[in-house]
Amino acid sequence: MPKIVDEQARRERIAEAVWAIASRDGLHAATVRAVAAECGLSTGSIQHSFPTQAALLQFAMELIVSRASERINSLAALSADKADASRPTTADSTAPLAIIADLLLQLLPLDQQREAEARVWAAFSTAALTQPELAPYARHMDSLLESFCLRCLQQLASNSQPNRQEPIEQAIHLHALLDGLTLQLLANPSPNRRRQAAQTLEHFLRSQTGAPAR
Amino acid sequence: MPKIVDEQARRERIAEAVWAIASRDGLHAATVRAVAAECGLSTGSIQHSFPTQAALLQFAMELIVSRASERINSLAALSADKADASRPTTADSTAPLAIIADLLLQLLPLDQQREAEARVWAAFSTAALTQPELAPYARHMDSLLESFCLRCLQQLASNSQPNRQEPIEQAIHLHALLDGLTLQLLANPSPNRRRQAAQTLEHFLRSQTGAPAR
DNA sequence: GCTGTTTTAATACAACTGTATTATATTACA
DNA sequence: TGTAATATAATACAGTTGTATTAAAACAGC
Repeated sequence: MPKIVDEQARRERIAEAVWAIASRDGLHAATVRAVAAECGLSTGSIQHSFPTQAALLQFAMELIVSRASERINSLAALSADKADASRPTTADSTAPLAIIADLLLQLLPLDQQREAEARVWAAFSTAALTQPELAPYARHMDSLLESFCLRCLQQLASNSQPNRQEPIEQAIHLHALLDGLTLQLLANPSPNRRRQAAQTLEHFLRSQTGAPAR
Repeated sequence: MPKIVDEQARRERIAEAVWAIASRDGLHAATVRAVAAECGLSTGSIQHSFPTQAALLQFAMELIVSRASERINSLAALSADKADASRPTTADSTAPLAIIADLLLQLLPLDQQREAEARVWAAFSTAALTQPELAPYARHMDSLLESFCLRCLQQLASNSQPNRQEPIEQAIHLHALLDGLTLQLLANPSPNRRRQAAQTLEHFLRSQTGAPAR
């Protein structure tokens, strides 16, 4: 008898409105009314899907992590395919390096869409520093990224000279590098900086394989 | 005839209250009333020193950059002294590396005070992403850090084997590494992570001097 | 179509915000 | 000490916030 609506899809649509506002104006601007206006609903509908604003923000952050997890997994699967495809033909270690580099470059805010995503993430992870209920999601994302870094580096290490650094240290280094480059690109998203950031990342990967520096 | 008060000192005291609140509860909690309570003044006194809240926040961020600039300069001066002192006695290149490493480690949130400072900085630089009037300060801080990184690396390069990377790229790398490690330590300030972060930084410096990896 | 349930909208309300206004207290100089 | 200029405090006010309440609308099954 009742009106039926896809509650999960509705919640995700609302969460995406939160993202849009957080990216454009900051998380503080994601008031219930602003979110409602952003996705063309009334505040009452928002309240129907989320009992409180805190629950809404928490869900929005949870969904980010979930989406990021999916994307990272699909990236990893994609890279495995490409690596398998390239290995029979070329025997040297440069092909996997280019593949891994392309992969990791997709985590940097080098275009408008990924810049918007990174801005959302910056807003949420800063909020997590002072809102304990959000902190677990930030830590989860951190560990996702770190294990992805580790996997990437292991694929590189499999055909390179003896390691100069423990794999875990390498992964921490790569992870920090990605985060730091992301921050810099958000503060200064000029084409120049984007090119430099990409070069920096590629150079790091090259140095980790023991390949010639330039 | 009037009551005279050190207006500049008063403004700095108020700005420091903003920092305390931003570090503890987030920048959104730095309301005029909260700031007044934090430094034991009335809202009227705050208004006397700052016409609007926006002016207050802008000054607080400006003061951070100014203080950071002073500290970086004093660190650089200190390092120059130590390097001069160590050069006549030891001829190898390891002494400067240790000095530079100690220097850069002081920029990471490895103790409670620097963690608080980093939290404040994270709050402000995130706010700068959506508040154009704050963005110049973030860029200024960025360029300060980057030129400091460059100077540090040049001191290392002066007695090392031929560079494997352009100095500017090296500096970008170091800068991103510092930012990224800082972020990770804020999200997860465990002793373990602190040790790993320090090791990562030291390893990077060693790799840039061409010194043996371990 | 009718009905009962659910979704949506509209409104209300108390708490909090930045800021303006007003009055009081404080102090340097005559 | 008296007074003028300033600093501080107290209060007021309009706007915004989250959320509770209420009424209207929409729709699945009969």
